[in-house]
Amino acid sequence: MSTLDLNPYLPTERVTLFADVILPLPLPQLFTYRVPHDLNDAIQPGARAVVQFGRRKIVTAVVARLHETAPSRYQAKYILELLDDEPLVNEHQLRFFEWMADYYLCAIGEVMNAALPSGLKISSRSRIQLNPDWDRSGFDLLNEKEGKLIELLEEHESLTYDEAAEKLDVKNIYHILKGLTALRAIILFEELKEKYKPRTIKKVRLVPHHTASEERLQALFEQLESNPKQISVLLSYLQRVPVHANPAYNEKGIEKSELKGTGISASSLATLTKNGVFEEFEVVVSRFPTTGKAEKLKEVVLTEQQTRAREEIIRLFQEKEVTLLHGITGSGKTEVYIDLIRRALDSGSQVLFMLPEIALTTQIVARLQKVFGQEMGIYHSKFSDNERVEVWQSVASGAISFIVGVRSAIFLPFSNLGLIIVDEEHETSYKQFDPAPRYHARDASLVLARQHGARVLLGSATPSIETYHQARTERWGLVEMLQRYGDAQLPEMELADISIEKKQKKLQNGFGTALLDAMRQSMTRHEQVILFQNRRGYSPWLQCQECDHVPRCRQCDVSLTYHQAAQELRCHYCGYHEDVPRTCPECDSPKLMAMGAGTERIEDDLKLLIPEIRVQRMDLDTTRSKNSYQQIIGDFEERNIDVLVGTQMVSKGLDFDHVGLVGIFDADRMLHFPDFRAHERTFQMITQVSGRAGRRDRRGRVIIQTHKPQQAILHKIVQGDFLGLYLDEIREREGFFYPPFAHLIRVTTKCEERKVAFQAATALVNIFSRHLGPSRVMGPEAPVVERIRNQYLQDVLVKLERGKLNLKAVKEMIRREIRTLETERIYKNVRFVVDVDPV
DNA sequence: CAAAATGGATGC
DNA sequence: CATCCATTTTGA
Repeated sequence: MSTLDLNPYLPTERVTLFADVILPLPLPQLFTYRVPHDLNDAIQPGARAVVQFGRRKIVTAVVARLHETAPSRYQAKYILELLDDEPLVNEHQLRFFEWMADYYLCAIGEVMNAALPSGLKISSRSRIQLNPDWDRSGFDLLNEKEGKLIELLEEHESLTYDEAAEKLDVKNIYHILKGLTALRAIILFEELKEKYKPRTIKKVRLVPHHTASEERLQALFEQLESNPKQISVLLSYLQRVPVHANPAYNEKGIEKSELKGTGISASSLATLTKNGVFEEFEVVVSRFPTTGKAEKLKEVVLTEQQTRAREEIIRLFQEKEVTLLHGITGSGKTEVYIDLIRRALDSGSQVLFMLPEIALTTQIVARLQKVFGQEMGIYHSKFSDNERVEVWQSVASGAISFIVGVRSAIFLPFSNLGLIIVDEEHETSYKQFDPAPRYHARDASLVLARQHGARVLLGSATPSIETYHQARTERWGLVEMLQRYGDAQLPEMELADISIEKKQKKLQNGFGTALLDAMRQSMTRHEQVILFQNRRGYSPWLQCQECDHVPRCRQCDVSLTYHQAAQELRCHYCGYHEDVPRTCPECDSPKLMAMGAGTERIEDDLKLLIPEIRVQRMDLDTTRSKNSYQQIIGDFEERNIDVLVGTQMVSKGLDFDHVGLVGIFDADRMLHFPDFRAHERTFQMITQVSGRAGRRDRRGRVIIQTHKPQQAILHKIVQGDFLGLYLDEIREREGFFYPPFAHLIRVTTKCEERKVAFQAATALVNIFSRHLGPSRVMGPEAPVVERIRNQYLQDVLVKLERGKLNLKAVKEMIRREIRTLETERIYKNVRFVVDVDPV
């Protein structure tokens, strides 16, 4: 100390640092805390700090910046604890968080919440506990609710506020707690939620004393002479850990379970440990298998088309930040990806490969893993939190440079990205709906790439209109691969007009003759079939044949879907479910009929129509458990299944060798969806699922059932005329000012009272119109489902044509005006949800 | 009248 | 978002 004080180069006065931190809450601003002097040297922006927020809440914050300016209007609280010596969130990320909060009109805390795996966040929850020192004789003085709470606490060790409020059936528990705290009958405390726990294994080794020399080891044997079982433990250990060959081996020891697995006596081992012969210790291990090295690669040999694509991409990367690889299904995009990933990794930079949620468990990941093995990390929502923390850490430490992941992988702590690949870039699962930040990972990846000076490759067989537009107009690069790999031909697509059969009542449960015949033909040829219907459950609604009553959800404005297997009526919006009524709840008639068809019904009907057929369904309901998805895919691959009936799930990332036929059960439903992207979506979905038909030597067949075969869009689909679709769409969108010609910002008002939701939306329309002119503001308009979870919804859509406006200023205006409305009394129960670039 | 519910401000 | 205080409402 004193010697340091004499150093003339060190300042004699200590500086007081303040940290502006990001709190994991939807609050618009940063909060300033005071840094304890002893943390001055260690604290850095990006590190996590534990702080007290409010009177009792303890939360993990991330330091956004450090400075020496004491806040003038309040006394800053001290940071309680610093969790990281090295920044957990690097500078790229902090900037990225800020950009995202700005662009998507949300709080930076919300971005942080989405970014950090919860294992890296500590937050506290208030709990109530009985004060053990409390004298129970005071019990009689308590009122009824207070007494009841005490009794509850005598049964349960502790309760959260919510639990207590629920059990006491009161809305505001606070007064009761306040009274009881004053009497010192209860204690309120903060429970820290568990954070990341490394996985450890138990190992044993000899106490080093015994391995110091041959003699000592010999002495040990003599010492144990009279205990043959203990000797055998020792021998077993030495057999596996050749200490005599090299005493250093002892240090690493052996897994306790492995030693036990050799058939030795567990109790003898325990005794030896107790007597100081063996010692136990723990080591931290990764949750990811360290074995299973990558197959030593046969060099990936690219076809001519693939080589050309790769060369073009590399050339385009020189001048363009973004390139679109438009490659039809089966053209072999993956090989091109692999080649580019390899190059990027070899040049020392990091690579992020993004996939839509649903495709991640599939073949492409297996393929990449085969090639990259341990070099590759996977980031996926089905991973446990601990696993995600480990991926985070290995990216941060540089142990892993290549990540395959879903949209949230964009938040990993990359420091040196060279390449981002967004596969199936048109997929809507890249957009987060709820909660905020409602970001689009494809769009955000462009910003991230720019920060790192990285390149972005977007890949798709059916690019989104927006992306294709950027490429066609040469803002981005465009590389096309329009031939299928090898000799494989594109499937033969045909439209099956079912309107006539419908009129003649010849439809068999929605199956037209064409589709049924084709399926039967496939059976005789021993080819498999995929049947696509984008609607799960048995039937989307029940209807009474006497009075036309349709059971609806109490909380949402939708009919309840009939799930036969579960024997339930379910709401697909709020999760509400009830038993299937035997008779009509209105008129008591038993004639409740299942209307429309979901995957479950199609599966059922098929079994009746073609009795010998083996059908399996693949949708959310059949893939809930952890391995069921893989199981179904596996069964299909092994041809234990003839027909796979499914929702979108069957269209993603699967390659099967024996699918001869793909059936689109109902194309009209998709086309008539009230959304400006309905045609685009239908094209994408049908093309994607059609890509599963026909491989190798045999040309596949696709049958699209429709009531209106004359629709132009259907012909584009049949001809695979993506350019035609693009040109049609782009004309339409230019005319009506839709993306890519305009930016959309949708504000949804939510309120229990329909009228208030409408009023609030109307107010927004008026205000926005005043700022932007009425032509840029649309609504209020009720969304397709007007009420969800008892909240009425109204949409306001702001359209901002490209180029002419200062987007940032407009967004600021929107933020400000919403804030103003939120503070108005009449709108106190209204929630305003902003969605920038809604999909 | 006290207890309970509601409203609204505030957090550093 | 959670908390907490002020205020109004409720009800025995």
